[in-house]
Amino acid sequence: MKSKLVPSADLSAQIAANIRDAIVSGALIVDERLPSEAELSLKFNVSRATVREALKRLAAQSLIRTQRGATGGAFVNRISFEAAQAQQITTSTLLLSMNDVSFETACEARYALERACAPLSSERRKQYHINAMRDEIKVQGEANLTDEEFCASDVAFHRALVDGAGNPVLSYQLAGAVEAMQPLMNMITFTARSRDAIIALHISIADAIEAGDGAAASAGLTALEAETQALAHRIFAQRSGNTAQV
Amino acid sequence: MKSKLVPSADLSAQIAANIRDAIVSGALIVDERLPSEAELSLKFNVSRATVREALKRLAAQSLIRTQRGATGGAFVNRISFEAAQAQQITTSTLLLSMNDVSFETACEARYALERACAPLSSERRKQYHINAMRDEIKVQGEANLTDEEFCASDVAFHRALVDGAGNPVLSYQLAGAVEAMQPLMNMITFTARSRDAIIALHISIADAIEAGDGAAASAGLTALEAETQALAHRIFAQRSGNTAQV
DNA sequence: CAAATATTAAATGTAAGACATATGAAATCT
DNA sequence: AGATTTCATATGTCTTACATTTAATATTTG
Repeated sequence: MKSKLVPSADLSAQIAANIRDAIVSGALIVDERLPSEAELSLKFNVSRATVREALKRLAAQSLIRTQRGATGGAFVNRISFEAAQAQQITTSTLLLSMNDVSFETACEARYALERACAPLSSERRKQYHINAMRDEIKVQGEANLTDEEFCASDVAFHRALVDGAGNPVLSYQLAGAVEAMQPLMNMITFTARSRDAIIALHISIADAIEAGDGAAASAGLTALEAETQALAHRIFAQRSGNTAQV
Repeated sequence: MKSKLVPSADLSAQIAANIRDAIVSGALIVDERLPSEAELSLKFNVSRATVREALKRLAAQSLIRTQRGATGGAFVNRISFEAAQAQQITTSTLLLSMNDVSFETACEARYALERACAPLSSERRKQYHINAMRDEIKVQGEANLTDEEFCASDVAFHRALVDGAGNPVLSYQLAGAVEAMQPLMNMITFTARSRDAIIALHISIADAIEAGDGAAASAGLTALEAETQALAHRIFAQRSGNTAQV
């Protein structure tokens, strides 16, 4: 058989690409077993070490899983929303931190996407989504909460909102945007007053979602975005002021 | 130094996780050089082959790049939006196809996300975004266009719309949703009449974006979603009817 | 002296072989 | 029939060796 490969890259990368194409194109289907490492090394005419490096690349993308033992081998993996989401979050997080994406840009994207969920969530949310939102609001009001804990609760609140839309694809997409913001959010100091403002908006949003009023929920999110942006703006201006006036 | 690792997984996976954490936490910064493979194998007390498998895992996620030669080695990679997007598209595509996500669900997510971009795009789009949309509309009207070409042009139209928002984070997030839909869209047969309906809506959307009317653009997208869903519904009902009445 | 050339050292890329370990299936023994 | 042992097969890991790339250094040469 001796599959052909595109040159100008490491052999292991070429082999990985070759197998990846087979998976994406559907030539290899979920749970199908790949040839053993020994067979692959014959097929591609490379050493077993090289084949293994290729397989590890694919495993890193959750495209395959491996099992040891007599009936073991590499199997095409059914990518789960959880696994995809986890990868998406690391990628998005690094993307923001490494490319100096401004707080403003990330925040805008996040709230734009959330507003996309608001009407659907208003329509379909279950009671437990409402409960989750209310619970987080309660947490956010606790006095001795650190900024990080406040942020974590904020994320949980928004995830409940997004999950309320009952669309796994939306939840998956949003997870990246929401979670990736967290490191940026953690740079913010939340005063008691700004927390109160955010909590008040959370309440109005939860109320709107519970009442099935998508437009009001969207408006609440817009107000929350404005509040967050203003808060970040004040803090960053203050900090750059401090360092500038040396 | 001899870093500690979490057990119950392959050594190469543990080592990859260890280095990945260092990158995500910021302990390793962009363009920083990792220790050589030989040094890593000493540090983690494993063979060079195992270290290499770990590094290939990281390379598959674009977290590092490697260079050969005297001053070569593995370097922390600045993840680009392009690279992240490409990965996201493969992942999203497989996610949809492997988990039997319904056309309905995927379509709903896609249009919800696009509506999130519409107001921003109406406000900020440059002339070349408008031009790109108009060009694609023209393409879509060509008589001897295959269904696949029509779909590809449709994707290009919507990408121009999304890019018009001028927010790279949004563009990145949306790319996954829009591109991943394409295999599903390709299952649809577009009659001349359905194409005309879609084109008419595209025109109204482009007009709204050009006029800076975000609400109208959103409405146009909603109408387009309804049109697409109805079209898919008719076709899938027809097909399942054909196969059911055996 | 300066520029072209050759050497060298350090790193990754690849190969080959060996052994360790896990695991299901078959053979064997109660 | 059921428990136990053996065995074959596959991945996981280590070792050693060599190929290749690349930049820096040393050497030669005009």
